[in-house]
Amino acid sequence: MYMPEGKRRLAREDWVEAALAAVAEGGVAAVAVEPIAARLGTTKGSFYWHFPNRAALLEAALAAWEERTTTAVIDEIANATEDPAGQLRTLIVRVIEAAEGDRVGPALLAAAGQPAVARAIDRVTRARVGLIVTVFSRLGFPLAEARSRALLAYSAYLGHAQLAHSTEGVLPDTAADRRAYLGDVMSVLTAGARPGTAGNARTADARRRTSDN
Amino acid sequence: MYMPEGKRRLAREDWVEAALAAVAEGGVAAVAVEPIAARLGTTKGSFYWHFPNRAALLEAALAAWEERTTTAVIDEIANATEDPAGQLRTLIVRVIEAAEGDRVGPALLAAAGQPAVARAIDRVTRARVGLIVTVFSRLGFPLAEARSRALLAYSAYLGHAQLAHSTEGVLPDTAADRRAYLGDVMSVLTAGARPGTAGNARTADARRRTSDN
DNA sequence: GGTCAACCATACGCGACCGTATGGTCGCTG
DNA sequence: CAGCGACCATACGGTCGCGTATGGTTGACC
Repeated sequence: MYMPEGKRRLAREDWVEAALAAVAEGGVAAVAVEPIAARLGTTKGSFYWHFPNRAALLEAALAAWEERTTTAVIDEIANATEDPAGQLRTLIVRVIEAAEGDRVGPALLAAAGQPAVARAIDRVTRARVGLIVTVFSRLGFPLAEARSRALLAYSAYLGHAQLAHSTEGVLPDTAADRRAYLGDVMSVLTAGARPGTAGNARTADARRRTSDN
Repeated sequence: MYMPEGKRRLAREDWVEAALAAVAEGGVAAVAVEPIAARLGTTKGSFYWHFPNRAALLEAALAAWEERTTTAVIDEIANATEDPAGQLRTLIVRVIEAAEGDRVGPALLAAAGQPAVARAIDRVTRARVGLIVTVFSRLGFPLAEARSRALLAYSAYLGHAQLAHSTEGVLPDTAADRRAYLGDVMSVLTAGARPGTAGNARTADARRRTSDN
């Protein structure tokens, strides 16, 4: 739960942070002016100076979320100089870890009924799926299959995030088990890649696993 | 949107149906007594005769959802006499279709913060994952790998449902494309099954595709 | 140290929803 | 057809959140 330090006056950004925290904890419906004001130790008077209304706060929060969970990641991966198999692994590991610690995404998916939320989700989804298609293409899959696998991979990611947050104990819980599970997933998703382009993911994974920890 | 026919008096069950419809359209928060009463063409007076309070309605709706989306399906699949590959295909096709037409599941996942919702999700998740593990075992995978693949498959299912509801146009949209995509998914998820137990999913799929349509 | 803009507190009216109270109305059954 | 239990309508008080209005504070700068 976000809480600015000290007793200084608040900036627009403080409200955005608090709104994201509220989404994480209570869903989009929890983006409510008065409760958030209370949590920030202030009142509505402050809020309505920085924003015209509740919807504007939500919009700002969505934009912030979009920026930091997608735009930033895509820049990083798309420009990476690693080999494609390494890119995929980087992507998966980074993104799965992020998903497990972040409740905002699932909460937003839930509220896809609201137009503002739907628009943000739409943009993020297309950007992410596009990125994954690129990675699978670089791995040597023809475009049609890259698309299928990208959709499967992204679906799995979304579902994984849900599972991580909703049902304690279905996903493997020790660090070793998690790593092994990720390895299995990698190898299932990349099995059949054209050799010579990127090699077999399972062996690549095994190689890495012995050296980096 | 549920609406009982005629002007007859209402039963408890009518309220439960209407509540599920409300969840589908507006999320758990939309399970509100007065709006639902209005939609049913009645008033709170009726509601508070059938239920002690709002929470009881939610509980009843969750129970109904749990029963029809999980218990029933599991009975059907687990007792099927089909070969394992056919069971998996049946499961996937049936369940994916159901997921695309049903907004209740995603809406509930969103509200996993509420204890009552969390409990229902927990039970449903474990039951479903357990079923899928069984199917993969019958396909010839050793238990550990069956578990990994089941989790991957279930994650993919959850994510697929999200995608189907949130982002128009990312998933393939013609019937043929969808069938092809499902085939791809099947073959990725089952690749490497011990031969002789169930055969190769892709060829099984292709065989079927030529004959059933 | 006065001034002006940035920032915040308080009070108010409004609507949505919850749950209770109380008095109908319906329809079966004797 | 009287009566009783099932079912429903209406009115009420309470809470919570939105948005507006209006009048403080605060602090940089002259």
